[in-house]
Amino acid sequence: MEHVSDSKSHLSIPPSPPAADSYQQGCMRMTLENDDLWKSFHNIGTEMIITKHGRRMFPHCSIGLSGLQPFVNYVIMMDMVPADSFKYKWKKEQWEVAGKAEPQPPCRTYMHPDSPAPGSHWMKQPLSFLRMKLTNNTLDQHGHIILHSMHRYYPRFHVTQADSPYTICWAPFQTVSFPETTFTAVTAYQNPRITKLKIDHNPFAKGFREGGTHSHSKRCRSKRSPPPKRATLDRNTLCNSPPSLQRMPLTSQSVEAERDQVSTRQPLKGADLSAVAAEQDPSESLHAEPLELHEYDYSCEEQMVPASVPYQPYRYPLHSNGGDAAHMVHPPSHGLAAAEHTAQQHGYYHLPHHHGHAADWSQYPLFSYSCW
DNA sequence: TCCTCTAACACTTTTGAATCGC
DNA sequence: AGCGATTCAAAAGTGTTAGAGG
Repeated sequence: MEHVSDSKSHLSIPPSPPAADSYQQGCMRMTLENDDLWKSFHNIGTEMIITKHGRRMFPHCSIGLSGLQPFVNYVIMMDMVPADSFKYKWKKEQWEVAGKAEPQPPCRTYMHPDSPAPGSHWMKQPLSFLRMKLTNNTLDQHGHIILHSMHRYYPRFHVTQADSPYTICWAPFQTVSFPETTFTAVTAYQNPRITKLKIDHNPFAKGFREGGTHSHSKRCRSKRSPPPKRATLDRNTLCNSPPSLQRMPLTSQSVEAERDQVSTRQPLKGADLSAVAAEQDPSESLHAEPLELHEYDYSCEEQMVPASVPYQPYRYPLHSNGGDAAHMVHPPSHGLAAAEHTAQQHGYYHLPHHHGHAADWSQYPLFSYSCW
């Protein structure tokens, strides 16, 4: 197993080992397309509505890819990862820790409906995960991502070379996430600033803003029959979960991390909320993410892209380490430990924690429950 | 009493079948 | 016949909020 150096003793990122697989010589780059919008929400404390029947995300995840091999097929996937091990509550205009997180619901992975497709397709235009829905219904049959209300999550994106969903389990993959996409799952908005921001940016909400709410106080609450099901099939539900993805072997997710581009990363700005929150108690601020982030070990490679730095497209090469259990980079938080904070100030963004316990992996597998 | 969740509501946007013209 | 553009009705999606329930 290729370990990443300890975060406190080696803040600089080690030089890249040579690529193990010749077919992965290119440098894949992933960017968050609507990162300005995400940052706007992130500065307040993003909330995502989850409903029994599934709710789309807003802002939705849209990523740009480059550096893929044009004629090689890739599968792009996305899943949700707990940002910490706490449950929250909204009290007195701010989020507070309300205890330990509830046991994780079934972990589901959403595969982009275009998958598999050649690299040229993915690089042609940004990938939108607009159709993905979030639900709090643990018995959901529609393949929506299941989350717990009042818990914090962030999306992860997985890129793997595969000619079909059935061969994913044998391919190495790259995992990327963006700190500014961390959100709190809620069944009703708590922070009015979030509501305002959503109304300002989400066209679907205009109806309420422009007069629709006036009649709410007098609305009739008689039961209405559910609307008839649309005849057309949602593309998301057309893709069934291949059996091979129900649980993937550890070795299939083995890739070697690359930590180049150090010189391109920029130090965190002094006004960055994360830096402020780093010294606060988790209960005092939404952005003060607890340090228990590293409790989760996904046994895959993950790259976190800085939220608060002026956005440099994060860039790293794809290459395999030959099938050994992989390391990962755990999500940085707004409540980063001092060492991590220092590292960020020096321009090194992500710092690895290394646990590698199989139990951790089984607790939160990447593809334990795949529906798309 | 407090907190969380659900469902109904009015409106806008999106979708896709049907139609038309070239 | 085939293709692209346009039209339009229906479906989908949105935040709000009263009420239910724990």
